[in-house]
Amino acid sequence: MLHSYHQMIQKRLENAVLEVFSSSDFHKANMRTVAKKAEVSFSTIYGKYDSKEGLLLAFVDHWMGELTERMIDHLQGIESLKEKIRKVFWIQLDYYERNPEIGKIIFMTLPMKTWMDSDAFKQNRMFNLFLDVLRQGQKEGVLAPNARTGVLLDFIFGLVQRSFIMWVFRGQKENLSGQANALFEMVWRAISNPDMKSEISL
Amino acid sequence: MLHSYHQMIQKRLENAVLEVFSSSDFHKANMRTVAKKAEVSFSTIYGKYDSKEGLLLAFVDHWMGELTERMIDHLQGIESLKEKIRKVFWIQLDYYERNPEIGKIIFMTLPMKTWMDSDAFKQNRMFNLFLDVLRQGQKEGVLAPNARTGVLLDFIFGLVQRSFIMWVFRGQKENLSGQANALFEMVWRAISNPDMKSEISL
Amino acid sequence: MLHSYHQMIQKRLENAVLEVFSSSDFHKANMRTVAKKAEVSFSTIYGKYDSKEGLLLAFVDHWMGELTERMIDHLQGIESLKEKIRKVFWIQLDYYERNPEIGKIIFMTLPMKTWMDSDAFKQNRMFNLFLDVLRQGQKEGVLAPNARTGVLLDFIFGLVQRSFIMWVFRGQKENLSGQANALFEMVWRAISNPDMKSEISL
Amino acid sequence: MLHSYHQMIQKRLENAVLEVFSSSDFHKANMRTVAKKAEVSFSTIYGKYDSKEGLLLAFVDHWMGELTERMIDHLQGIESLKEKIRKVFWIQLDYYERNPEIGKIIFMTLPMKTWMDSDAFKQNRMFNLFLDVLRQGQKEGVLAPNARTGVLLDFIFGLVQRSFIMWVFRGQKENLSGQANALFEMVWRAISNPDMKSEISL
DNA sequence: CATGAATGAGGTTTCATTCAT
DNA sequence: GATGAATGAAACCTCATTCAT
Repeated sequence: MLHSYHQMIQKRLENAVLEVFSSSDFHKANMRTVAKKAEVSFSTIYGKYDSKEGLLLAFVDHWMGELTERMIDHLQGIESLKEKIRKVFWIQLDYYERNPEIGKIIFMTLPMKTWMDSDAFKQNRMFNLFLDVLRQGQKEGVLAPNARTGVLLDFIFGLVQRSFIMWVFRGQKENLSGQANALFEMVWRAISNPDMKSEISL
Repeated sequence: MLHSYHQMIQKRLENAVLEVFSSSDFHKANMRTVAKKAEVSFSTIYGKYDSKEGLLLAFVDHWMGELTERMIDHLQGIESLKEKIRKVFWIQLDYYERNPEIGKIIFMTLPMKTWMDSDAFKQNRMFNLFLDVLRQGQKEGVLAPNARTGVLLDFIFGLVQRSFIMWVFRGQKENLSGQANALFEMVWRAISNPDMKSEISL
Repeated sequence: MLHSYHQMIQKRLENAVLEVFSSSDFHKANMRTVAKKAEVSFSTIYGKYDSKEGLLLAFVDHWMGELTERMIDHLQGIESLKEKIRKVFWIQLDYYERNPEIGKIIFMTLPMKTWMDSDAFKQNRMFNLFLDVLRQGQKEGVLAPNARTGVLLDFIFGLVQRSFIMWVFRGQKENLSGQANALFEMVWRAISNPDMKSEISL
Repeated sequence: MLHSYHQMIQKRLENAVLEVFSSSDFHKANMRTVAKKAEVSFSTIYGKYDSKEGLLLAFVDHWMGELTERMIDHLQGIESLKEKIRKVFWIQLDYYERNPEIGKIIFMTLPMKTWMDSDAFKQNRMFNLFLDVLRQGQKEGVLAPNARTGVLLDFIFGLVQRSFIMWVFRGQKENLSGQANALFEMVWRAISNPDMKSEISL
């Protein structure tokens, strides 16, 4: 309540950022347009954020946090590792399908280098959370034990990103999260421990 | 011979573009710096290319062509579909490892939206070439027959991109193409027809 | 007071324009130099004015307005038509002598064609003001009644321009407005009604 | 004959210069257009002339020479000083009326400062020729003896320039040289020795 | 803080002029 | 020399960012 005014501005800014940065490449996105759409003045923006980059990165960080929360929430009560991973996979496709602007920003317009250099990227809770799951799977022998854990993650995230981008490229017509299961089964074949095939298929 | 001067300019420009665009995000890359590094005048660049974007996209197109040539060349004389795909996988990791600037540009600094909107992207020979290989594999029953062919491609290219980016993130220390085989075996498990497992492993 | 900052910029710009455009031909005058001398940023100039031409024309218009004000002011309370015209003649020589940069700009560096095409030229209050005086003189029979009124004006303005230019050419050493009377007496002989000579000389 | 090729190029260049520089202010006139219209290459132009300015000044000098020749020619056999001056006045209006492009260039688009700084301007034969006539008139007592001779010249040339410019401004509709006599009679009243009025009118 | 003007940087364009062929 | 590309300078334009009010 106390911060309602502040929060309203944040909300308006978020919408403006979503709209502007998802529809143009970063260098074509225009701060004046952001300010206008958010009905906020320059000094308000520059009072809270360093720069155009800072503004976008802050929201990206926020959205990643949101997605992580959702992931943690959904993983509760799932025991099977396979199901956990399936869930993680589905959650992402579902999130980006319902928030295509966020997907476009994260996978298509964010200036990568700056993002990778930022602490937000390095301390990405989602990756660490997920790495833990994968590591556990390797320890249990369910996942390919010889691969560097990061590789397993690369399989999953690489496919999520690529799937999203191509979905956009094809015009966002199909149901993206609906493909999650089929895609996941492929991923699972890739990352699961081949020597335990029989067990897993049980 | 006839075009030696022109070619020299192209070469110098290419090097400058590689250097400048691989080390900064697109919006931070500076055309004046490109001109200076290439020892080419500003107007020469704008005489040949529309814009900053046009310059970068033209070279990206050129590099993709180069990679495609290399791919076609290497696929000659390989019969086994599995070996073909293994090769395609390896060729890419090898190319980007030996030309990390190109990888950085393609996977990290290129303004995606504009690229995807360009004809160059839509008519990407490499993708079409590879889609043909995959389609053939599906017809022969070696690859998962029910998946949309594009999905198989997404699987492979998603992993290439992600592997490259993470390799850069980790400091480009390891041998990237050296991981090709291990990665490929996982990919293969993912995309090959599960019902033909035994045959394939022969 | 309210606009002090804006006015200060205008003043600094005016001085820079005077200095730069009076000392080089238009095509050699440099906008960067103008900006630097005015201690105003480049974009501020282009925010206020269309172009190099627009900048110069705006100030020319301003100066012409200033000269016109001065003329109107000085004509107050003079009854004799001859004295009015003498005054108009003197005012101009005096103004350009005291503002030689303005004279140089108007008579020597202004791109004529563009100026003549501009509304400012067509609606030049000074000419219209003066044409009225001359018309009245013709009606009263004091001035040559058969000549197109514009011709009388051409005598005066032609001589003012030519006198100024030659004064500059000779090094601006003599006293220009001091010649006003002698010059005017010639002009007067040219434009006054020859049939009324005796009366006029009274 | 020997120089026929050279002369043809000169002629084509002259026409191109006339067309291009009379229809735009100097800074808008385009060397590429000049070269194209003259069907001449850049190096041909720059082989013969320093620069854009040099090119224009050379032709201006040429045209002034032409006008001077014509003037000398026409003055032959005229004894009366009044008639000489009338002729000089008429010749100019006639020349510029028949060559309005030249008039526009000389009076409207030539960068004045550079022209005045050039030797061509300082050694202008036409002015010197005419100054001699005027000086003689003063010696004979026919022209106002107290005025600096230059002033008489300024009177005449000022009016020629102003008349031409205004003629252009009004759309070049009337007959310019046809006004020469009326204008001259006014000029004559201005510059002739008032004390000798009766004699002169004889 | 809000507002909108000013700033500075750098993208883009247009030449005059020079240079390689 | 002719030609057309390359050069360099400077006009012009569009922002991100800062600053005066």
